[in-house]
Amino acid sequence: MIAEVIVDVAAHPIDRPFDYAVPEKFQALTEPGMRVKVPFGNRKVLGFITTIKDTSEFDPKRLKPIHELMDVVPVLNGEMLELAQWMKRQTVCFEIDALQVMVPAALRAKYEKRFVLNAAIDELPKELHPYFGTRDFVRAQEAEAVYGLMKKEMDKGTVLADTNIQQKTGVKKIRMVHITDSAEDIENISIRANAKQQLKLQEFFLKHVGQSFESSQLQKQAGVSLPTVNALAEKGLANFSSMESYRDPSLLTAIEQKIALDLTDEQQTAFDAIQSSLNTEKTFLLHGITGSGKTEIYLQTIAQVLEEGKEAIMLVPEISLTPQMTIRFKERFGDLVAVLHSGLSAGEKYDEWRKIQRAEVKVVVGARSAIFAPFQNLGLIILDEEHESSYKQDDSPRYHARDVAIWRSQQHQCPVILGSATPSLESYARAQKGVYELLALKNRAKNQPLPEVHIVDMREELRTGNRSMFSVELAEAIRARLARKEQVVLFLNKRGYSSFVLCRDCGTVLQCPNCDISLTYHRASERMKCHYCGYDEPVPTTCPECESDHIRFFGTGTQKVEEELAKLVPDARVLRMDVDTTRNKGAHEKILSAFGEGKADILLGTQMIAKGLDFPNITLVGVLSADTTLHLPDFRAAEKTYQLLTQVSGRAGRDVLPGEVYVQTYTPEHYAITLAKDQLYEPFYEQEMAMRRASGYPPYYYVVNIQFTHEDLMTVSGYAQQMTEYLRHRLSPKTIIIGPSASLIARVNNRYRYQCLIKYKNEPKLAEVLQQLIKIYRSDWIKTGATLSIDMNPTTVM
DNA sequence: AGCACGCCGACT
DNA sequence: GTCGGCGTGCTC
Repeated sequence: MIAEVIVDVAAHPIDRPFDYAVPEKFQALTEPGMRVKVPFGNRKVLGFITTIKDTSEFDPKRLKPIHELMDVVPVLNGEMLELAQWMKRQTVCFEIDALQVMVPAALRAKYEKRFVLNAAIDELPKELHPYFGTRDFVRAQEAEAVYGLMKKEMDKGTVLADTNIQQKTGVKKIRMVHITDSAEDIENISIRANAKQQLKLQEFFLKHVGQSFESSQLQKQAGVSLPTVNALAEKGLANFSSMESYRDPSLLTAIEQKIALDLTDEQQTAFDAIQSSLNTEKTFLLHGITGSGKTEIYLQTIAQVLEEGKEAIMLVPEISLTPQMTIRFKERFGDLVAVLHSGLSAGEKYDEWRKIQRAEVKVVVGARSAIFAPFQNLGLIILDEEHESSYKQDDSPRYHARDVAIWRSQQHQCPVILGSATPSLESYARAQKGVYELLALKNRAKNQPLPEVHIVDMREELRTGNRSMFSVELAEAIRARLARKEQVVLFLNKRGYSSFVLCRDCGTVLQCPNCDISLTYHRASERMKCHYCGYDEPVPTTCPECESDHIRFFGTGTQKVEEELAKLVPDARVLRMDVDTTRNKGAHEKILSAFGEGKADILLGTQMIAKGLDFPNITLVGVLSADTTLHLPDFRAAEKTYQLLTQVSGRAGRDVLPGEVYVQTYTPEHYAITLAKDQLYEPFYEQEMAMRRASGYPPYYYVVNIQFTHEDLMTVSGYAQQMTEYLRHRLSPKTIIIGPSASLIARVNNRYRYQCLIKYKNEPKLAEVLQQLIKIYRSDWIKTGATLSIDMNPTTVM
């Protein structure tokens, strides 16, 4: 028996199956999808079995045996193994990366180098003795001080180097205590009269003869501690066992079950359309304006799918995976829901994943990677806010959850629902072409009017001498709300919203020494950090350039707004929500719930408040500067701006009170702004499509972004030039190749970055040419220390 | 990627 | 004379 194994080494020449002999003792159990420990070269690595076969092309005499089987049940099923190969082709990633991303982090290997004793300890020099102590190995990390001595011993053969492969987290086991069923034994046991605790426990045992308890419960109920329990167990009154258990991440108290709401006519129509296609691989684009009740359609469709005995995956952007959202699903589906979010520990995530694998839950709500939920009988996949760029992973494997969803829907013959108030142009174009079925919700569920949106021309403000960040109109509106005891949300649409330090004398902004980017001030640690390479240094007291002490911390943008706001409306209670105030776990939720409970009048924040804010008392939303995203050097800048404005506007007037929105901008005539005003999606779509057609971007063209890095500027520019030339020669003349040019952030971690962009409509040879490019990279450039990264269908090209 | 094998400079 | 630098070649 031979197993094909994809080993856990992410490198080009290794990115293919390696054959291993399956030892006799493993043969009964071995299946594709299991993890194995295998010898690879002179070390041991983890791998995934992808295929079982009888013969190998490889010289049978040189086949090595599988060292160890890590699973008794496969962690990946056939569908996932096939999906990994598809992802490899689709995203140009290593197969091992695709496999790893499907499995919870707890199941990925942790490699730990060790020195293992291979002789009697007294054969070693005295200095090394304490390192081994009672064990016959020492972690390399703990023995850094004696590397030289260790090396000598290794040469002698008295110490061996070894790599220990560990699982990060395993199944949580709880200790069970089983009380003997002989009351007689319990009574007759002799306990010293002064062993009060044991006597107490003896009494408890008598009341619960023959019963079993979780150890912790028993201790609590009997009011004793573990040694007492052990003492009686030793006397033969109880025995122990261990039981598998799940960690309990839920901090939620009992959730009241709720029933479905009545659907509006519009919702009903959409629901019916989906329902009649429940067993087909159809993709629906549910285009519903903000507040139109998309979630209720999701919930009821899921209920339908469950009724048919199938399972559902619901994807949401991480940032909207709030307790409010979770509660809504738990209210409807109770224990049938597993929630996967970034707040869970690796162990908790692993437990949720096992519930899915064992089909103990039927619905998964989670961010991007939840698309790999190992359901066997999938009946529905939903991507809420389908336009969100977080659905695309920004490192290898660079997959888009939407593409994986559609692939899985074909495997399972089930529908996909893409929901959004502001669909991505790609999706809407596909709906227009009939590839997806378009379902529209044009009215708000509670029939509230859309908020009235005012666009404020900040150039006018400047002309009339108002240099503050608040226009006269917005300031007025804020005061009016405060007077009426209504709530205000202020949105600072600012990129690089993190804080920096600037010298007011010479204008120096503190830069990272390794990257071409400014350092960010971290309040918690009182240090300056680089978000790209992790470099950090203390906050300076004088300017490193001119030694002036007028060096000043320049707030997050939001902090500056907060200061101005304090002057404008001194009595207002302001909550600020940005990277600084939400750094701690749960801070996000705390701020939101405080605001929801009316503990503040104004909520001031960045991107993160654009979503999921659903409070009835918000009647005013102010966008302080709509321009910042608009002028980013990216083909999606207008689309992002439109989406953001629509999203924020949707926060106002969601209940009975009508809402009002002020959008401040220096470019009030831009279509992304004027059309977002009345949520005129289709005109925006038309206009933006025309732009994309003219400039040759998606959805008219497909894009591939290729990035080159090297520590030397001249080398990388030459390298990028050569590679781009190669592409120009090999791809069709109709394909547009832009660059190479320096990336927007031209240096990260002391490596210079260049990129080129391929824009094509039809390029059948693309995969082949890219493989060829990788070959050239491998033969000519890899040894110089250059890197190559390929991003198929990037969400941004900056 | 990691690790061993293999051929040329500064040290016990 | 050896320890050790990192070039290149392989991993079932």
